[in-house]
Amino acid sequence: MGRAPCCDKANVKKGPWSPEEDSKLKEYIEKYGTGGNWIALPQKAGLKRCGKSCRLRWLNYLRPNIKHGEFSENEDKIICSLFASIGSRWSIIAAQLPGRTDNDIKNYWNTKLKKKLLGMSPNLLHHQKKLPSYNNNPPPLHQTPTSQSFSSLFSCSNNNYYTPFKSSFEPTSFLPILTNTTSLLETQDQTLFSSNYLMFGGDNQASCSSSDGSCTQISYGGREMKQQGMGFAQSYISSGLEDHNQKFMLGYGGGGGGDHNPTVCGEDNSSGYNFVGGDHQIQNPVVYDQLEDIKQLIITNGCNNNFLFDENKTHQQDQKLMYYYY
DNA sequence: AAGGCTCACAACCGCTTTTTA
DNA sequence: TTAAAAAGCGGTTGTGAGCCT
Repeated sequence: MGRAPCCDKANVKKGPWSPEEDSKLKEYIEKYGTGGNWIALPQKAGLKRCGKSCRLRWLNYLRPNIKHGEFSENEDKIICSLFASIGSRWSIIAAQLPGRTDNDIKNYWNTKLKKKLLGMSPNLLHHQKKLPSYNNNPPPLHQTPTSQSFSSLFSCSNNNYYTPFKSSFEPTSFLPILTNTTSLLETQDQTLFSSNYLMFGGDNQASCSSSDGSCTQISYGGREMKQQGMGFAQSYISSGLEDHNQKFMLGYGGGGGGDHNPTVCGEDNSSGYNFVGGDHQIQNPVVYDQLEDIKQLIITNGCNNNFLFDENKTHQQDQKLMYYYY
């Protein structure tokens, strides 16, 4: 047996909303709110509409501060970047664009933006709808994509935080690949180290820092980067830029002096490779629930300067995640 | 002027997720 | 704990406006 219909389909009006209906709905909600029950609302408001229809009309059109009209260049970039990394999760994308609705963005993407970009970056349209779930079977390393510069993706803000998704870089997906740095180190795989990835270090594991304080990698630019990894650390303990507010900081790999215990980052003198973040001494399996949390972190905060991190929910010491850009 | 076509966008449909009793 | 209801979400469709022939 199927679900009972939410309303009497035969007696509800469908199709475009009239100005009278709009004002009825608007007035009612402004006066009484939704009461947390859209199904009952139309009757109370004197509308012959389905509750779902009312909800949609309110959310997409009538509620205050809805932006209509042209999308700005900056909005375009944000949409493209987020679409590239998370796919068609319109509500999440909309959350990054104040005043825009998911429906609005979806329509804009389908009618204009997609076409605009088609000629520019075919890969963008080949994104995966959802992140692949590799669980404990990450793809073999030889599948690692080739290097691609991150420099256009990340820009440095005034307060030494990096802000991803600001430029025209269009990664096609986040792909979680490895769960601990040890296996990464053991591979000594030049391809991997010279590729693009995001890595999340554990507590007090600075990523991309150098213990000699040179810290040139955080100021981005001015030096040649042999490697394009990006790392996050909850506190930036080894660079003299400790962040007591526990903001997540993003740094650039390819450090100066090479770092040491417990974080492997910067330039590793023994291997000659550069890498970022993580703890090579501790092997813990990733709790894969965290993948969603990290994804959410990126999605939610990807366009902000400060990477706020809900420690209780999203972070446990010694658990590391790596995302691979390709 | 009329018909056909394309495009943009509002709205709907149905599935999934969350909430509630 | 569970099932039903409600809300959320994304894909799809319907419709009107504008353009072209």
